Amino acid sequence: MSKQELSIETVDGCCVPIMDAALDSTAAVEGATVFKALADPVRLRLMSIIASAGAEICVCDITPQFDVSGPTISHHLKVLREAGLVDCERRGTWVYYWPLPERLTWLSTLLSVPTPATT
Amino acid sequence: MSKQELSIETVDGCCVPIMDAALDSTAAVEGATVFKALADPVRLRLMSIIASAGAEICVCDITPQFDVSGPTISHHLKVLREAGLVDCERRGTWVYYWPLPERLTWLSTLLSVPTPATT
DNA sequence: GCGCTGTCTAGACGTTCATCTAATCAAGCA
DNA sequence: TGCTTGATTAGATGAACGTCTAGACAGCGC
Repeated sequence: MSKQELSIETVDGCCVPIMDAALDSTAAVEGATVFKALADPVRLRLMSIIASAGAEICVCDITPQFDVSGPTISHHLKVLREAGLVDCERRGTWVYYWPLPERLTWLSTLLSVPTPATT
Repeated sequence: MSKQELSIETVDGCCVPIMDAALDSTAAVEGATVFKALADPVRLRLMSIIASAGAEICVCDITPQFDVSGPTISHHLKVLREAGLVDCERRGTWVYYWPLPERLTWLSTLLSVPTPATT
């Protein structure tokens, strides 16, 4: 269950803040893919719930917090998984998810403002 | 030309890193709107070009760097503008754009990993 | 005024996305 | 084995999105 389709290695070339240097087309495509994973209210809240849980969290504890159906949650979790933002493991009847902080760190670095020296 | 539709004030409630606390629905909607603005390769590259320019940059210097039409660039710039990521001003014949780093800082904070203490 | 250049707006069109229901798969238990 | 619960996959549908062409607007120079 560890199928990440975007590895951090493939995009290490754009780990420079965008205020430092412009991204090339390839980096932009890969970066946009990750942002797209967070560009939905349900997924962004899913990500924050999983990330702030402090430990792995069961799908059965996540689904009741949303107004959408189970399959929809499952779909969104898959998108987050394919973006390399979370990973999961089935343990018995339940499936547990946890965050992959490296990806968050990478995004945070990409968007960071190095020197806020206002002119 | 300073119509930001999302002010930073309206979303200050979610300036806590998502690893610290889960977002509520409202914050998730507003956050997702900003991420959506960066969730397209053209817009992400636009943002990086404007942000890394060091100063304001003319649309006429931006458009030639892309393979899409002028109106398409104009459309994407409008999305970035409405997300509060850039602002612009017409000066004579040309229109100049510059980044609004506060928004980038806000996103970066949202995604930051407070204590990378790996278990 | 008139034409030229740069940019944006309007509308159309094809694609992608979010969501649902129904069906399937996985695991536990009587 | 068969039933029950939890989660995912498959397929369909309506909305949103990215792009284009055509047209409009703003400013400059003759």
